[in-house]
Amino acid sequence: MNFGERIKELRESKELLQRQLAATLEIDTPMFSKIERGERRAKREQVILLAELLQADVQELLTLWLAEQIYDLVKDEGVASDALHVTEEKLKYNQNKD
Amino acid sequence: MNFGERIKELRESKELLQRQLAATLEIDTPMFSKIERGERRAKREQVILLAELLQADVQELLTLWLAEQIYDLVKDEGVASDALHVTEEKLKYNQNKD
DNA sequence: CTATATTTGTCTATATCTGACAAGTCATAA
DNA sequence: TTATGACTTGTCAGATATAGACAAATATAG
Repeated sequence: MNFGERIKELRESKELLQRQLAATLEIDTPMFSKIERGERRAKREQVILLAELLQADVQELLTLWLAEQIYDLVKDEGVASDALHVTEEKLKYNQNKD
Repeated sequence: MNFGERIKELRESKELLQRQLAATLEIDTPMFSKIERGERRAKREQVILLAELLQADVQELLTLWLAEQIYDLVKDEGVASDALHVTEEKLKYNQNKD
């Protein structure tokens, strides 16, 4: 499940139009369309807003949104999976610090 | 172990100067210094070159280099770890495709 | 002190993104 | 068919981010 797909799903389940959500995000409809189709990336702030508007779980949306960015970064790398694991270790290590 | 630290380690074990490696990468010494200290990010192409120059494992260096980028992307997000897992699933799924 | 290696700070050219706009498709209704 | 509303596509300008150069500062060694 991609971020955009999920947004579309939630939007349709609430029977809202792109136009309406776009207005609240203060972008135009074409831009919103691109976000839903994954052609453009939403800003973090827009994800938060969307979660409110769609009464969805912010964490879930942020996770999908972040995962998509990571995926774009690693998708063409043979070492993608290794890098993910190294990152996870680094995260654990730095969380225990301070 | 960070990418830059590893480069420095390898460089010193070979008793090479920043100036020498920088010259081959066609950047100046300050730039190289920044890469070693993680203040600036090396380009993918430069990582490949460095692996050759330092007779190091390209995969290892690419992994550290990529992991650092992922880390920068997720480090401030509460959902970081979740996003990493989602990405891994996405990777597996898309590898089986085609 | 002198010389060499490295680091710090700042500036610019370039590349990359965001969003707007115009025009297009598609579906449905009259 | 024509009209209308929802969405998509293509392109461009402005904003933002980034790589790299340069000058100057700070080690470190002799």
